[in-house]
Amino acid sequence: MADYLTITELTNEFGLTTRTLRFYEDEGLIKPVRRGRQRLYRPSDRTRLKLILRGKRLGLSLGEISEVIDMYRQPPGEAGQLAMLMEKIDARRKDLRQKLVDIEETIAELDAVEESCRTRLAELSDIKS
Amino acid sequence: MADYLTITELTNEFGLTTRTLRFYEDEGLIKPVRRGRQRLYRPSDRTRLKLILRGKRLGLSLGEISEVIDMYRQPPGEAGQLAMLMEKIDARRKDLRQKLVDIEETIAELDAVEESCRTRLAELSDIKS
DNA sequence: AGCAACTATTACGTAAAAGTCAATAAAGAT
DNA sequence: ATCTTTATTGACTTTTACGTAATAGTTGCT
Repeated sequence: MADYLTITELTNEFGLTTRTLRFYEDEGLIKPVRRGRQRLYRPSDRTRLKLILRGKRLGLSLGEISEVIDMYRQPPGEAGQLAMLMEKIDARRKDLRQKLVDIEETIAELDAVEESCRTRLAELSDIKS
Repeated sequence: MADYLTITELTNEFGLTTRTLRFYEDEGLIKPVRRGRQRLYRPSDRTRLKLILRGKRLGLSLGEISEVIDMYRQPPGEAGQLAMLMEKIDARRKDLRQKLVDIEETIAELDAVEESCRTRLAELSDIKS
């Protein structure tokens, strides 16, 4: 039946510690169910964890991450709330687009550096021969 | 002559505090010249600062940022060093590519959420009319 | 039943990246 | 020459995101 995961199964899968998972729970980012005092992680918890880790890779703070995840819930029924949500989405998207630009620039620069490394290497082997 | 910038000019331009600039200096990320005890930032310092801030936007630590900036210097003359540098470049590029993927996924999800917001809004105005 | 291995809770510690505050010192304005 | 900004140094504080015990309860295995 229930495909629950224990805390260590999850830590092994994603290479983090139990402390980290409990910390995320304290911060309200993830809410596993309990069997007695033991934590059991559902597939949906695992999915949330993936979102958290993706956010971390992007350099978001845990606060920002939970904001983003919050956006994924059922959209609110009231027009004002909807407008606010859409503004948040927009802001977050803007931030991400900036990151895209930053990354592309950086990769281009790294490509250039690599190129000059190759040139340098070629010079070295020329000298040797 | 010399188009030096004072520390406050720089903080105003980039929206940070003097404390931050001095901290970056302590960490060896930037090295303004001195006139007496006063700091004077050259255009090249300003450029470095831009690189630092771009790195921050990407969620890199100051340590990682100085590693990246280090890569931009004249490539070393020795083959072994060159190989090491190229490996570092490769690793950093891999990291950046992962971030690209992460960002694109996230943007797509946000687009979807926005779409459902619009749908919801349309429903609301239908009801009102 | 007994022991190892896993888990939970609580509390204190730490590293990174600054913020805040106080005490000078120097430079420009009047 | 004095007054007022502006800058420097140094020390202490804060926030985020965990790490590290210490202690205790629980489960699985034999």
